[in-house]
Amino acid sequence: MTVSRALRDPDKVSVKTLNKIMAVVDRLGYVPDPAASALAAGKTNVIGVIVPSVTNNVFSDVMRGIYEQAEGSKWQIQLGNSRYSPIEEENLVRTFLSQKPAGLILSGLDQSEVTASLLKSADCRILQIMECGPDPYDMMIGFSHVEASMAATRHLLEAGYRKPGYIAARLDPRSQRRLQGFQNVAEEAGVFSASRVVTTPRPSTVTLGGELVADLLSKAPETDAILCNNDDLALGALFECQRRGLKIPEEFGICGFNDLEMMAAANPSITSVRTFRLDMGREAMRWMRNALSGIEPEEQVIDLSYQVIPRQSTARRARG
Amino acid sequence: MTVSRALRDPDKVSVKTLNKIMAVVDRLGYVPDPAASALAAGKTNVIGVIVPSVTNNVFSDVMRGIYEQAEGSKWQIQLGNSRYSPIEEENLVRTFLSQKPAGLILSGLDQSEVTASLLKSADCRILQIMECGPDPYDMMIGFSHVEASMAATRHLLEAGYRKPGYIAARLDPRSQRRLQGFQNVAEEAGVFSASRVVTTPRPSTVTLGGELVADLLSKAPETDAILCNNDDLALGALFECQRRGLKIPEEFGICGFNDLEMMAAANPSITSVRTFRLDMGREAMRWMRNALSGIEPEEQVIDLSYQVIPRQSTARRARG
DNA sequence: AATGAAAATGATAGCGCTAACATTTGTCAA
DNA sequence: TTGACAAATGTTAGCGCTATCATTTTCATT
Repeated sequence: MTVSRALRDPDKVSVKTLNKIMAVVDRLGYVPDPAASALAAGKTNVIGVIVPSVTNNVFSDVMRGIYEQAEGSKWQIQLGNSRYSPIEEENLVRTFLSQKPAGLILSGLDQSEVTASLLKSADCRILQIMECGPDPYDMMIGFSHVEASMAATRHLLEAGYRKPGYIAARLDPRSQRRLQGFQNVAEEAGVFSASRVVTTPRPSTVTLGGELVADLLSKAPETDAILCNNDDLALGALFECQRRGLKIPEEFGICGFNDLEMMAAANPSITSVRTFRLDMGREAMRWMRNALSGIEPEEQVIDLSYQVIPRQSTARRARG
Repeated sequence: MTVSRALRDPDKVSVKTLNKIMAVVDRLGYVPDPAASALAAGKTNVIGVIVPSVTNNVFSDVMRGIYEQAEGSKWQIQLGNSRYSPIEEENLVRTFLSQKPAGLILSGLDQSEVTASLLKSADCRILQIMECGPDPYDMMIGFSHVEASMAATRHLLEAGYRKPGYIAARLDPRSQRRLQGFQNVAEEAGVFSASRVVTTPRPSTVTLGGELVADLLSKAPETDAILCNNDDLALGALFECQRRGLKIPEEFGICGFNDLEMMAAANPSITSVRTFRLDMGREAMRWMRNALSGIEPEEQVIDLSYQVIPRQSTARRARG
């Protein structure tokens, strides 16, 4: 019993015995069995993380932040990939909950009803990431996708573009909200046209960005700028415009979303909406750790906001 | 006991009892406790996966393949991020082994001595991915990085380039072997010059690709082509060359490594060495599953090879 | 030195499964 | 119908920890 205490909470054991115990632990190479611990304690050190994609740069940045803050702590990350499917998400939540995790981190606001009820009755902390919205299960950290794309659209209008279009692939709930933000601002400015919105259920790639722009320009040749649902599409759009000899930013403006590192390196550099993905992962894990140590936050929702980064690709009116 | 059997191995139970059991399981929403199972059985359904990076596209493709093949099976993936550090890898191996995993998938050939001895005495299947080499601990699937970069270098020479350079960031062991492959072929052809090799310990980014090319061209202005250690660098190199007004492929050839999807979409499209990352992940997990079901492979090492994909960026001599 | 309270340590039971073996039931040939 | 054997089911013990409570030690205070 004293050994168990020494290993889990050294302060509860006298220095003398602690040293003795540690010496023996080292000599024997003893490592506690987490399964036995989990069984006896009825809980684990596992924090489940469910993301819709492991390949998407956005989520890998978030994961990096999470892993960074988990490293060295007693918390173990268990990663699940829901592949944008609410049903797979539901299964993962079920599997994770059966492991009696200390916490669960999952993406977005749009869980299935069953998932929602599982989460509500779950005996662990729940943290939603990627998005801000009302009614968190417990904790929530992210930003408003609607507002972010509204800001980007306003930027296009301020730069002097008057026939803006929107391209998007795989419309997950967050993408839909971004499209909504675009539509909100464009409609209010009286420059919205449904024929300048091109979407596809296919997963987004750079190549697809080119194809969507080609599609858009054949349907609505008047288009003078596009807001892209993400940076891969924006890069593909840039290449396609270059192949067509379209002058960027004079004849055509391009704005991405997320501000991946390559946006600044491109030629011309590409305007994008910066999102704080690494911070989101870091803060999420830090928050979870605190909550699990009894340090409660003041707010239930943290909004990390976003930042439009204007670059050459939309500098129609004099700008770097 | 019969319930336990029914849930783990339904064939061992009569159809009648099985139905009765399942009905009750459904009604009660019973879910077995994996911790208790692990403790009693002395083993788990966990397959540990250790990768050096969760952000790098290469590894995320591999992970996608692994998750894809794990999905729906009884095997649980537990992901660890060693961040290119042999010490963190060692810690992760220790942590994973304490969980009595069924298998362990890890990257490369270059484990620390301690890690190696842990693995050798481990009571689980070991699968090395990313690279082929001699002396697998158990199973191994990947390709030869030396040969792949040798082929790429030969391609540059065949395209007519005579002053090839090499740029690389963060020289992990695989990158070093790629550089070695470049050097092998370049030296044999009598076109190697150490001044045309530029490396940095910083992690690779698109921006860095541009900086490395700038660096290279200031040190060795005669350089007429580069082999890039990966595609991010190649893309950055392309942008930087465009900014300098260098004609690609006529004045300067660019070849990447891995053939990320964006290489084909770029303008001009960028030559690269295709590696079969998704397949590697899939086959790794499939192989592991088979091995754990007693189906042993014929070989201990599977070489997935590679493929040079010539594109516009190196088409100095008439080519697409 | 005696006292009491806090700190440290120890004894006991049990978490929910499964391995191993024991027993019961079913099946088929003689 | 019986016996022999296989299939199905049941019994028992224990995996390695931790919660809980009991006991012992420590130490400041009188």
